[in-house]
Amino acid sequence: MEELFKEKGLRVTTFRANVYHIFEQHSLAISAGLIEEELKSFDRITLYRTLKIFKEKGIIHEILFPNEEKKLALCKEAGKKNEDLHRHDHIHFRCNQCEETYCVDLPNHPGLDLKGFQIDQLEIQAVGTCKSCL
Amino acid sequence: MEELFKEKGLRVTTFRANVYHIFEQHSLAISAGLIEEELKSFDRITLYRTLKIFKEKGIIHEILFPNEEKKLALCKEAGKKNEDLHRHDHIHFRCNQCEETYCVDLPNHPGLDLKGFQIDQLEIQAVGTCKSCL
DNA sequence: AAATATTTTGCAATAATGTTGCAAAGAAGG
DNA sequence: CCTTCTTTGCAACATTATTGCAAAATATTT
Repeated sequence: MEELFKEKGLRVTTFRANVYHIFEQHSLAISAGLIEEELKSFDRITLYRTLKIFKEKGIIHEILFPNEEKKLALCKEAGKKNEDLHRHDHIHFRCNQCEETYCVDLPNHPGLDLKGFQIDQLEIQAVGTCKSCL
Repeated sequence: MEELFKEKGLRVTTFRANVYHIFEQHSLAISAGLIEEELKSFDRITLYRTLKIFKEKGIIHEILFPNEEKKLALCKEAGKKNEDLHRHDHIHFRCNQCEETYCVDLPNHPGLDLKGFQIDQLEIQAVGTCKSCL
């Protein structure tokens, strides 16, 4: 984690380490509210700023589903240099039952050809029932 | 439009007609802020309530891209009865140049098979450069 | 290990976005 | 036109997020 932060030009502070640690402890995507709950003491402004910087540096990414709370998850690609940080080789899956949000790896990421449009990135989101709930 | 509203159990009011009309005048997805600008006089609370009801009734849908303003667009399928309102046969495309958001019809909507997950709906979002900007 | 340069934090203030309760106004149907 | 039920507009409030600035913490150099 220290390496990752330094690589991104970020100082290694207790606050950031705490926030990062919370992400590591969750395999599923989490909301800002959950992070607030898990931080013993925190300043809300600093938290938002930390999350914003993490997003900008490609350490975490946002996951948005219509009418759902915004979720955040670690970018697994964050550590790899010289790579398009915004290319996700996974899709986002939201379970209707347990209401959890997953990042699911997709080995054969489908391409798409839209006439007249040049596609740089594809974001695929699926809604349904997850493994555990089936 | 009157038929559509009645079909959804909504009363036909001037306010709702005005809002609906703004959507009709825009071929691209629009933000709540733009609607506020185009309504001569309006009550913000009523607008949010109207948008919420339109969403619930499947008249409009939300389009979310990470770190971007929330956009709204008419559901073309809204008038058709006995159909899954949430099935979109189009993808959402955001142009990096003009920053506009498109709903693009996709004749051959790709399927996806995730082991262990049951997928009910797929939302596909693409980012790149649009027809006009190419 | 101390001094310096720079970044980050925490606080105050502010903004944008969205919700709830309630009385008055408006629409629909007889 | 009268009754019923929905919708609107207002006030208040909740959530989410941003900016400026001084103090604190970190990294770097000596």
